[in-house]
Amino acid sequence: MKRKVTLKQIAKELDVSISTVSKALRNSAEISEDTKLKVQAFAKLYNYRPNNIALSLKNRKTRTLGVIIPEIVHHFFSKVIKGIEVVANKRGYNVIVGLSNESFDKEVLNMEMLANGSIDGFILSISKETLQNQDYHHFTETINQGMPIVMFDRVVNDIDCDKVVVDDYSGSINAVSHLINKGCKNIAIITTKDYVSVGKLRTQGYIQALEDNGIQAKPSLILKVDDRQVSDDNLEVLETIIGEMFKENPQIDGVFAVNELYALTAMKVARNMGITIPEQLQVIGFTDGVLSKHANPSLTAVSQHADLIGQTAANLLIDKLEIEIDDEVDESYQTTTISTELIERESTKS
Amino acid sequence: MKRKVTLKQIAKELDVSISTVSKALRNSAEISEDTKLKVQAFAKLYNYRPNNIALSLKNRKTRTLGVIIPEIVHHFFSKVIKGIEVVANKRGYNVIVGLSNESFDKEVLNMEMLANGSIDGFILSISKETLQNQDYHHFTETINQGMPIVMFDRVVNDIDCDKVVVDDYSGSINAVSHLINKGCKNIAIITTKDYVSVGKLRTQGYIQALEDNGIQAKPSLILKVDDRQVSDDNLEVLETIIGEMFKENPQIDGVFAVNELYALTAMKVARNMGITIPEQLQVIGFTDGVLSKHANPSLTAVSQHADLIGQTAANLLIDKLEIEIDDEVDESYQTTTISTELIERESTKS
DNA sequence: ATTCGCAACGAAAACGTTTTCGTGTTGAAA
DNA sequence: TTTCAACACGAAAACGTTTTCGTTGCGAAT
Repeated sequence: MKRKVTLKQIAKELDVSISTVSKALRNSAEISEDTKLKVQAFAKLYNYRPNNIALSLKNRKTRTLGVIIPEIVHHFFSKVIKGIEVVANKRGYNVIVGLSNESFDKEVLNMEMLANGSIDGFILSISKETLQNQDYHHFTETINQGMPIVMFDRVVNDIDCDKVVVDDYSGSINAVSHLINKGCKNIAIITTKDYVSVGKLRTQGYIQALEDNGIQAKPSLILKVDDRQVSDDNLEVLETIIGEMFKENPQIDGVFAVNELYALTAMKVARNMGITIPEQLQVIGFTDGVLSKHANPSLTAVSQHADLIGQTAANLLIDKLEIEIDDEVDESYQTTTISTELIERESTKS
Repeated sequence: MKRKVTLKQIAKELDVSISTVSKALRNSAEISEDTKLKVQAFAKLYNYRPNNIALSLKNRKTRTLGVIIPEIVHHFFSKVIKGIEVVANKRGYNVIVGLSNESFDKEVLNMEMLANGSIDGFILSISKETLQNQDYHHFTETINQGMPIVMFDRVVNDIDCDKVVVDDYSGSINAVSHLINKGCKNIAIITTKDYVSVGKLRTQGYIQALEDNGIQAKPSLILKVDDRQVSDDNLEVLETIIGEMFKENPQIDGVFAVNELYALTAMKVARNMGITIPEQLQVIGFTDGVLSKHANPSLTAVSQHADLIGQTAANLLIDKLEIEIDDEVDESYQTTTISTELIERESTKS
């Protein structure tokens, strides 16, 4: 077993000083050609690579980004990570991933674990519990210590940092308008409780789109699901309440769901009730994931361009990191909005 | 902005030496109670946390695992990562993720980027290109440098390291036997080219199950898809060749697909040809992802317990890291097999 | 009065780099 | 012969820890 070779070992072996080796490898003009060649050849032979940790300590930069997300087994988040990874890699950064699992404590713990020198900055999406608690001290403290944060998707206005968001509002307006254009007269929305910012925005977009078309939103057609009761493994509750809404409001001819799962569940319930899609009922879901594409019928969806969100966030963070010379924190923050795109499939009329 | 406080600053502030501060914080008996209390109070006030990088350099351990996977936007891999994360977190480790994107070069690059001190060991699944090239020098070199590797799912026998694999062979036997038990007489398999080890094993399991039941495998019913031509965005080719197989072999009454996508595509093609599922055709897919559960009809699938794979791999790696005292490499390697489970759903008869 | 032991603390090395600043040697100019 | 610049290299500090090994001062034992 050959351990990794260090400058010190090379120096000893070639009978020169550590400084000489370091300079020779960096092609410094201070060192004679002879010595350079000798050192470089030796380093190549023993496959010398500078130790990242030592470099990090010296430069007080790790060239590593910390990413904290609520969940990784999720098409949207994994796509964001991929976007981050691609950009980070291209720009010479590594990515450490931490999962909050939608828990406030784990979010705080994860951030503390990484903030002590392991990373240069954070990219994160806030956990549901944190959003409910409205306790953001860990974000402000991190920022106060000079560590930049970029938030994406689930953001909060109270915090001064760069943000990358989806235009949930206008995306929803587009989707609902599309349903109206395709002839829907009674459109229901399946959404989440308001503390999830994106759910709230999407609901507002839904209402606005109706109003724009001279339709009054009816409370009976707004289904706010408590997503603490509904998980991927427990869809019966969801099916039941959707079924009830359909029964009590047989005039429903369009459904706008704020995520894939709600949309697919609505289609399933409708199918079981003998309602045909898209003839009798048209459905659109927010979030374009694998389910939408491969559902039967396939689901018309509002694509969020998750990979672009990740890329944008990573570029924002790295830009900020590399601009900050001499510990001068750049105090200007920007919010980038990534526009959505309606992908038409079989669940709406063509 | 308060920068992170260091031992040196505390020492200066309290007019003691750095060593005294360090010992006081670690509750050393060498230090008087008075000094300890003074130092600890000050540290708490200024929220002192030891710098991870400095610790890593000193201890020559980073308490960080490197994970290299071919793709993250993939239910199986993201679930494995989640399993790794949970265990790593519980045992005080961080996780750096690198994506090979199925490319040999990116796999090598990513590993080199991390192997220079950033991490203590690797957990990885080999990229398709590497499997084709059969060039494994980067693995052996890493191991030779004393950095342990744990491979999962896509492994290769040539390399001496711990491995976590799925029992692809017996899982496939189970699945195909199930089809036979449910009355299938002519079972087709949709699989990948043989260089992907798991595809090969699953195909072998299929053949074995047929033989066990006195059935001779027919080449015309073995469809080997070139997955370089088929992506999530380009399923037409796949649909065409599956359709051709169905037309040329109308006696087919069962399909075993080595992944979800192939299974769903087979169901789609069948549906378009007016074949009913599960009455006329029963389908089972390997890999239990979101698609299987939410497909219509939902897909009977062979679950791989991806999270368990991740947990097992992480535990194996950390065990090895923490056993290796005094640079003594533990040369005993084990291969853990995670058994599969058949999840019955609507695509097979009950 | 001398020695001993102990309590409490500090100096310094080490981890692996980079970089600044010094230092010795050489050859040429004065 | 002296002076001086240029050249080639080394020593040391710094990044933030931990830990080993001194080094004090002091009360007690001899």
